[in-house]
Amino acid sequence: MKSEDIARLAGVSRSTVSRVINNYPNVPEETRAKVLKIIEEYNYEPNTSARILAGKSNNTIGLFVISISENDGPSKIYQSAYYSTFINTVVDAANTVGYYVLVHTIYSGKDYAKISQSFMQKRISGGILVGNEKDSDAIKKIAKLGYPIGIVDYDVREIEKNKLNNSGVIVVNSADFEGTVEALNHLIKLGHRDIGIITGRMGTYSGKERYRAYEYVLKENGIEVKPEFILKGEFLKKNAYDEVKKLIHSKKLPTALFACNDDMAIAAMEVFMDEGIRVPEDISIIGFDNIPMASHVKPALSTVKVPVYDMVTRATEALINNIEHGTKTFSNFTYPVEFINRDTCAPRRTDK
Amino acid sequence: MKSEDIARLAGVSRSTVSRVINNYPNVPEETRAKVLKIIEEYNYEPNTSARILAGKSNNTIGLFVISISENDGPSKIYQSAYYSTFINTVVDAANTVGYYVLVHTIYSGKDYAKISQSFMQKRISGGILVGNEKDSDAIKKIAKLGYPIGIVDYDVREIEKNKLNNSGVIVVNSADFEGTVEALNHLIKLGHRDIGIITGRMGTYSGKERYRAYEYVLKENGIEVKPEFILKGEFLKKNAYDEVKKLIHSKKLPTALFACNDDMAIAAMEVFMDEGIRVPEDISIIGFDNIPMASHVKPALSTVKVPVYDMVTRATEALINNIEHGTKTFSNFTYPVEFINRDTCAPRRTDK
DNA sequence: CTGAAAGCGCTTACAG
DNA sequence: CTGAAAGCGCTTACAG
Repeated sequence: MKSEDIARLAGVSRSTVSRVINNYPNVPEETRAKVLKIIEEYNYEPNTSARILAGKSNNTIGLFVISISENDGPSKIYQSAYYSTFINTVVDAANTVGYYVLVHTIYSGKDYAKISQSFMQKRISGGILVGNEKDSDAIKKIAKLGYPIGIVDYDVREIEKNKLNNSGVIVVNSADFEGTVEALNHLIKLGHRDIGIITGRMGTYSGKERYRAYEYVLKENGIEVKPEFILKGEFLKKNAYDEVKKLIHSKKLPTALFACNDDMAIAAMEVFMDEGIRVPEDISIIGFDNIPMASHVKPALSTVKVPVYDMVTRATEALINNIEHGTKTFSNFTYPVEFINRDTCAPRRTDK
Repeated sequence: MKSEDIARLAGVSRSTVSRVINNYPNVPEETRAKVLKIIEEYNYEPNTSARILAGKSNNTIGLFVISISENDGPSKIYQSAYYSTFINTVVDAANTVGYYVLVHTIYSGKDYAKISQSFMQKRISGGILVGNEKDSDAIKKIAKLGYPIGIVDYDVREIEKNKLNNSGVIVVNSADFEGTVEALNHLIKLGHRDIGIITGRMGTYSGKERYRAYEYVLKENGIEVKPEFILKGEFLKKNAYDEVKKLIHSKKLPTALFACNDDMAIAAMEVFMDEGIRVPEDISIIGFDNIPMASHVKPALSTVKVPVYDMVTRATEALINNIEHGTKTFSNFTYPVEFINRDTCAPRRTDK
């Protein structure tokens, strides 16, 4: 069944069928009804490729989930509680306004080619990029291509530096610095001065910002940054396990620990509790993200809530807006975060 | 940049360019190299719509995540720990063999139209369906269309009943009945006879099977099925909360509770512990799925492990295989499950 | 081995 | 208001 068949059946030309499908105003109601009836009757749907080739928009965006240097094997990205909501949110936001979403995972440097390819093959009209890139050059290169893209968690200064101001790039971030400051100030107020950190991936903006805030707060309070209290977590549970174990067997423990995400905070809690170190009595812990599990662990994890749903929805909507309006100016959204005080923080013990 | 430009630049015809791109054997190495060089140099990528329209496969499958009667609002499907791994698994399995994945969410009955539309518009060559449908008629109708589809969690008997044996439908299930029997037998062995169940959604195959196994095991052991011990959970945490609270305030508690998924089991644990009822000392609990959180809650949840990754990978691979071979026969895979005994089961107390 | 040509199924100026 | 025709960018028999 093609438009020609519909035309014949309805006693009109292909042009008219096309006009009806595309809601042209200059079709009399009677003709329109006649054509529509045949379309309904035969359940006709126009061929997408033909429409696109003839000039219609493809109404499709790509979602590229970048996950380089994650663990291999069947688990891959699925472990991360953070990314799992991502895809659904993009799909919903896009579907709502009639867009389709092509999802890709990027596990290696050469997979990056998939992004520009998808654009050049005209599969997609825009792209959302999310994830931890080792080599941010790849993203830079893609942005320079000039296609509409939205990047979540990216350093805005890269835009200026690379003269991407007229690129139509959208950057959406959370207030990582401020959130970390708030969390750490809470620990300071409880009397803690030996505060450790489990860092995220330093190649990411959020990872860098959270660490920068850590140094900032400590300095503001006249506290020395001790290398032995800096655990390299890379946002990964496994690393947090290993690092915390090492910490426990070293000579001195901090009285509080800030983890750059909840996954690592929860891993730390488990190690401590297995080793008979009580949370929060012996050590206070704060995470970041507020993943669903955060409120379910015992004790419930104090953390910084990131509005992932809002951020991703905004990125998607702004992207589609840019596509439809051909916008070529950079835009940037930063979402506030919120410290949620649950049960993993206690005043510093004065008896030790 | 189009194939004509490449042809001109390379000093050949569009036909030859096309032959090079499509790896036709009858192109001399020298010509091929010449054309390839220009393609590289100009970063040319053929227009996908044009290729498809000219007869190439679209190499795209659709993933339809059906989530009817779930909660509304921003949370929607994201809550379910079960579906989050689903999408990534399909995308990976498809990407690995050069396929693209178009993801859709289906929240209402009329969204079902998206599935057949995607096929008829030639956007996709196959589809994976997963989720809880209220009205299985929709799936039946789609299967009848004859397009290659893979359904996860579906009653195989529906295939025969609807004469879908020559439809190329793929059904992938887990051994829900057997897994439930194994879990319940464990409770029986521990001496329990007052065993409750928090049911799943009865419109799903897995929900039905797990309940059927419950009735089966009880009858096998001469235990009466008591309506007051059947909690309607619908696979939803929220329902489990409410139902368990109601149960606690009724006159008699079971000594063991089987939940049709981990989400509900964990919700039940929380309610019990909040009310001072100890798990497993006062009540034993078993879940289903083995979501990541199952091993993290305290006490660690005993559950039945479902090989979601394997199931979904298989469904995707089998689907693509059917697409490429034009297979028109029904196929069916059932994956074994495994009871994992953690810390939420204890012998029935004899002192009460 | 290779080019000219038809065709894929649409959309949209163009002319009437 | 409407049809005939060109064109979108490819692929692939066809003929040589």
